[in-house]
Amino acid sequence: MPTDVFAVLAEPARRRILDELRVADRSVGELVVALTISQPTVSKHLKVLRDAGFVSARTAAQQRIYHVEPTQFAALDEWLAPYRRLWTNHLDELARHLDRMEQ
Amino acid sequence: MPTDVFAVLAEPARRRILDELRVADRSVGELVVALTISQPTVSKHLKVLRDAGFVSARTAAQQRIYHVEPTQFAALDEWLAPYRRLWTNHLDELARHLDRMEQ
DNA sequence: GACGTATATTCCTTGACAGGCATATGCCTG
DNA sequence: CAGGCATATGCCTGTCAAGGAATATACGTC
Repeated sequence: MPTDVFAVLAEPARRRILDELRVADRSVGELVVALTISQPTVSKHLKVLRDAGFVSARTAAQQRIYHVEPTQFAALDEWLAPYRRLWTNHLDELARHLDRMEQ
Repeated sequence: MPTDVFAVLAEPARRRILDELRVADRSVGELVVALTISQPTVSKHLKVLRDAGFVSARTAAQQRIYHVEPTQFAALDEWLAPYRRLWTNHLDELARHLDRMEQ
């Protein structure tokens, strides 16, 4: 996890790329068409996403087909996990609260 | 959700603040001590977190006690949801793969 | 091997944002 | 109401990253 996961996702264009790739693998050209962003800009964002481990690419002739790499999303999920308790598992929250009170 | 959730979390100092507040509510001064960041900087980050709905504060004499507000974390979780399938499927595939190898 | 397509990279400019410092505001105590 | 503490805000500057335009690289085709 060299690059900051959140910094990478902070860019809206990159999230749009991920949303697109989540549905299906895409070539750079397809992303350019789908997102109406210039090709160099898309390539640069893809580089950032690649370096951060969010996507990877396979070569098919002149094209590069990108696909989502789940690992970094799992990392984000892990970061979120301790906060998840705050809004989902109210019983856990209550239990911890009672634990504190018992001491 | 006026401000971008990811942009807010992109700042490491803000995540440290949230990690601190997740454990327990804290006054600004306590955060300054705990994180070794200047008071104005902490206050500015808290303002960003407040405006984005990540935290809120109650007034206690001269102090302001901050606490985590779960809503935005839930929003983040919702964003993550469709991607979650990606890596749970991935784990399933890995499991099947290992099953095959065992035979 | 020249050419066309697909993608990556470089250079440059511009805008946003973080941090330091100084200062303002709010609140309590004597 | 003066003075001190806790927090917020304003100003300034440096940094960094995004986007546009031009160009480089890789690959296939004729």
